[in-house]
Amino acid sequence: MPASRREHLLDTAIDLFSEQGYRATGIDTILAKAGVAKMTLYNHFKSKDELILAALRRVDERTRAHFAEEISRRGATPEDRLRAVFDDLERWFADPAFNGCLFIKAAADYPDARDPIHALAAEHKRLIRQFLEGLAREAAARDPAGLAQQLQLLFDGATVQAQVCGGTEAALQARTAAETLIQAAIRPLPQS
Amino acid sequence: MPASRREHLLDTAIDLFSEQGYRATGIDTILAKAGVAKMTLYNHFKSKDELILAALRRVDERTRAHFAEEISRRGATPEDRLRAVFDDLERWFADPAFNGCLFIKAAADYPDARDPIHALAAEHKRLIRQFLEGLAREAAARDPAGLAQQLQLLFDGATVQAQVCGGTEAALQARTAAETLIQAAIRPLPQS
DNA sequence: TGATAAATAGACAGACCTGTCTGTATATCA
DNA sequence: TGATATACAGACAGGTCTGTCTATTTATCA
Repeated sequence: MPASRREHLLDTAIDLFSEQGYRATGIDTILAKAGVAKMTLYNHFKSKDELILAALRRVDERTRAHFAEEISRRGATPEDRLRAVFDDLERWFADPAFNGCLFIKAAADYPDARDPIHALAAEHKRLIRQFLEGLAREAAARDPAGLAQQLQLLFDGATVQAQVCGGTEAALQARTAAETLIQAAIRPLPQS
Repeated sequence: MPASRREHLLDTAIDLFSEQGYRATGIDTILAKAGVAKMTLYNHFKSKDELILAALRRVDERTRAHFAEEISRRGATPEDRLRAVFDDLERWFADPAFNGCLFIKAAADYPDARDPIHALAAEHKRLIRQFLEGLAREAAARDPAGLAQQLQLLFDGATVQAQVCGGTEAALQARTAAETLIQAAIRPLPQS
């Protein structure tokens, strides 16, 4: 029934890693939930770490595709597209399956920066920042890289706060703060 | 030689939890580094979870005391005290022992919000926000609670970004963005 | 149909983990 | 000195984890 055992394993793993964490999720738990034999997993992936890496690559691709599509669909002007980044946040936090950012948690579970898992998490954040920088440049921000990083601070901060404290209020404040930062970065300098 | 075995155990545990994570750090590792017998640990703490809770309480108290002292020492005006919150960030990130926020990582390692460890992490974030709200109120912000949360988004976002991507640039952008948000929250409304 | 590939269940080794127990040594204080 | 509390080293039980292996069954496709 599953399109491919490999993809089904990845989706199951993503769910469990998100819910319980990487180290806390045993191989056997993934196998039981997916209804797949152990050797099938080890035929598709060399090790648990390779499974984690493949799962994260999948989430990275999905996330960036979703970003690109949703944002270009919603925002009429480049400025609106920057704002649109924060419009999905509240719905995301309200989703019962929300459990924080998989990449932030990966970097926490594998703290050594040389670990391929940690490195992949860092690369994902870099790609998102790059995407924001493109939007900021189109919107004629004075310092596109700076605005992109500032907005990412709000984005990640909100994600963390929703995960730690629960609730969705962080999304609203992030949206409000983003508006302020965008205005300040695009409009003519206030006093000079 | 150590003042008290209990405190020495806590300090050692904090170092290792910060470096490797909670689940990834075994009791035996803590004991070996602290040079303490296993029964001594279990005489002072009922379980590993109790040790984690005690360690987090210690860090919570230290952090809030440091905040209160450093900020009131540095900032002349209430507005300066809000800024001062972000002045320490860069030094913190540059510290070789920096490994992200212990509370964010605790909430990630113990994702169930009913878990006492997760609950303690959430409470810590709440207390920090409360502290910021007090400063924002003294600074005559229009919406002290809102500004406090916005600044916390920057703070946590920067902490996460420094942990995941390394480097200290997040501190600078957080400082810059904080300035913009403070200005916008305190000065008269720009257009009305 | 028959041959080849893929998936199954489940046992297993070896490592690691938490928490308990024992018996001995050391420190504190009357 | 003697009595009491604390710390010690280290073995141990019972559990979990990853990854390997085997032997059997199910798909696939010519």
